[in-house]
Order: sequence, then structure tokens, then C-alpha cells
Amino acid sequence: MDKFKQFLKSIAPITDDEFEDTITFFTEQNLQKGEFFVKQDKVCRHIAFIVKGTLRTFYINNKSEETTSCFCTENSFTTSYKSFILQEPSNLSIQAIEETELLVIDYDNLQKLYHSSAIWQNIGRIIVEQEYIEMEKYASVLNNENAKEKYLRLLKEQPTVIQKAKVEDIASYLGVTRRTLSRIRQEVSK
Amino acid sequence: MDKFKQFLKSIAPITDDEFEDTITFFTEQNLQKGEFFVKQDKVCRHIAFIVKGTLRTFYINNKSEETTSCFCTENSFTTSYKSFILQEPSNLSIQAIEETELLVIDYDNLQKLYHSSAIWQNIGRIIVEQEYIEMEKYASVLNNENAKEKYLRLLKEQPTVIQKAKVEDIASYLGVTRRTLSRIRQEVSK
DNA sequence: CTCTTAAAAGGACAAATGTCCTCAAATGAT
DNA sequence: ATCATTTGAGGACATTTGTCCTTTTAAGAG
Repeated sequence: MDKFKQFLKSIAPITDDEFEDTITFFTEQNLQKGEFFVKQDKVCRHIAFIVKGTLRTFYINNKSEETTSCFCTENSFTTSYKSFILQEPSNLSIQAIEETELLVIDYDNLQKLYHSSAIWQNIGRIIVEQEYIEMEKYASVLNNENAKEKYLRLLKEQPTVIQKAKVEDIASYLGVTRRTLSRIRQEVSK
Repeated sequence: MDKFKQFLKSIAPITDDEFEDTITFFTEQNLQKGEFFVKQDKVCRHIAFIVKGTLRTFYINNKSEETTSCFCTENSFTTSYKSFILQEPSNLSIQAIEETELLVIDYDNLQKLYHSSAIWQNIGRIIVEQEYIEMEKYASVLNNENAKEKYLRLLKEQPTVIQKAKVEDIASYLGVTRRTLSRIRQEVSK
């Protein structure tokens, strides 16, 4: 809860009273390893702040393989943004890969926050802006870096993920097969 | 000008009077083929609605090659979003690849719009949301489709770009070399 | 601890892509 | 129109990655 307050304060000035008002709109949710926060083809009604844990975002590609697009770690928001914004069926699933604690708000309550609180008009846009920047960075990485560079970046930016995720999921995140990830690891360990 | 009004109306209800107020914040700008709208390493102060023409967004990657990340066509916004949002130096350049007409607003005026107009608080967030969705789609395409599929998608979604852009730029957009694009074209033409 | 099952590493060959070219077609200037 | 220069197509070979396996290591159940 305190983590969430710190996170919001880093985005926009928010008083303790405003935070108390805000927090009533959110509910706590815990996920076990393997449980889903969002399921593909269902409309995503919620957005969550990750207090603790790790989630994996993936979809089924046109070759019927699971493709991991993102590992979500603590102190950030997660949702299937497109589905949430447009309130249409999600093309992503989001699954906990370890025990995970969330602070969750649903779509209707977020709209209420936007309309009841001037500060949230701002915070809302700023969060979307930040997510845009993350997505742009992600796209730039996809474009710019080969699988080995992506692996080294993951190792640097989200080292815990390397321990917690399966080889299969890391490989699909890097856009290569298990075989190639195996070769990369061989090189990296010199 | 009328195109811009239609575009805004498709986003949020806006009256003719509100549009008249809005439009005073924008200025017209024309670019010749080869001229830049944004230059890498400079802070991007402007966002533009493309009335007519085509622009290419690119950056210099870590192998000192130009990588094309986007072709921007009419009836959409363009800017170096990260640079514009954070007012920090841009890692992208945006260049007209043919004669192009823009409606431009600078950062300070956009902030004024946000603060002076309730409707623009909304429009602002919605535009960022839409750009996020575009970027997410782009990232999904990068992840999910091979170069041939990307080529066919470009052919379908932005067919004029295939005519107007250089082979080199299309190849870097697809993430392959000229040689591979040549092979793809050979296959596509059966 | 041992057996069973699942997950990761790595060998051998095939397929795809890149590198380095040459040649043909298109474009511009005189 | 002619020549020079730029741009696209494609050949030959090297390198990278994928596919299909087998071997090795790790994890769970009894």
C-alpha cells in the first residue's frame, strides 16, 4: 500500500488525503503461480498495480505457439491495455509465474476516478504516456537488438526473471527457439 | 482543415465553436521531399497532424545503420512521442519522403489547450491511448510476423508507401537486408 | 534414496538470411 | 539523345538459425 503511494507521488503531487480517497477504489488480489489475471478472448475489465511478484504476458501467434511479449515485475501497472481501453476482447493473456500481490481497479471505477478527481485526469494521461514510452522502448528493442543483446538486457534489467521463467518462455520473449537460446547461454557463459 | 475537424470529431464530440478555438493554436507547415520535421538528438517541440503526404521515422542503430521504424501517412498524428512527452532529446528523426502538409502545435500551446479546455483533457488522453494501441500493434507485428508477412501487411495497409519509399528504407522497416527484400518481392510476384 | 517424469543442453543436418558482388534498369544533368 | 550516377535485382558462398533428435540434469512421488 505504501509502495503504491510512493509510486503515485513519483508521477504527480498527491496529498495523503487524496491518496486515502483514491485507495478506496482499489481492492487487493493475490494470485498463485499459474493463475491468470487476464485471459485471451475475454474483455479485460481490470488494471492492476503489482505490489509483489512476477507476471508473464503472452498470446497465441498465427502458428499456434505461445509468444511471451512481456514480463511484468513489481512497482508497475499491468493490464491488457488495448482490451482495457477499448473494452473489447483481449488478444493477450497475463499469468502469474510466481505468487503475486496486486492492487486492482476495474474499468467503471477508473472512469469514476477520472471524472471525480481533477488530479486523476492528469495521472491517467501520464500513466498512459509512460506506458506508451515503455511500449516504444520495447518496440525499439525488438527492432534494434538481436536475441543475444535482448538476453543480456533482460539479464541486466530484470535478472530475477531469468531465474523464475521457463526457458521456453524466455526464448519466445527473445523471438528465437529454445535451441538458439541454448547457444546464446553457451556464448554468454564464455 | 476540414479533415482535421472530421478526425477530432471521430475521437470526441466537439462543437464547431470549440474547433474554431482549437484551430487558433495550430499553424500550417509544408515540407519538401527530404526535409525534416524532427531531428535526432534535438528536443522535439512539436506534434503535427498530417493533412497530406508521407513521412518516415528512423533512428541510427548501434551498428550505425538507419533503421526505419514507421511510415506516417495522412489523417494521423506524428511526433517523436517520447521526446515530446518528456521534452528530452529525440532518438528519432522524422523526414518527409514526399511533399507534405502539416497542422502543427508546439508543446507549450498543447499544455495551454490541456489546461484551458476540459474537452482537450479528454482528447489528449484519448490520442495518447490510440498511439499506445498503434505502438502495441506495431510491437506485436514485430514479434509475430516474419519479413514476408510484414511486407504483405505494408502492401495492404499502406500501399502508397511501397511506391514512395526507397528499397533500403522498406528493408530496414521489415528488419532485413535489401537482399532478403529482393527475395521476398520475387516470391510475392510468384 | 530410487524411480519416474519433466526440463534444459547440445549434436547433426536443413533452411533461411547476410555479405559481397555484378549486372540491369531508372533517373538526372548536360 | 547521351553519359554519368543512383537504385533495384539477383548470383555465389558463408554464417546464422531452425528442426529433429539424443543426452544430461533437475525435480517430484513413493
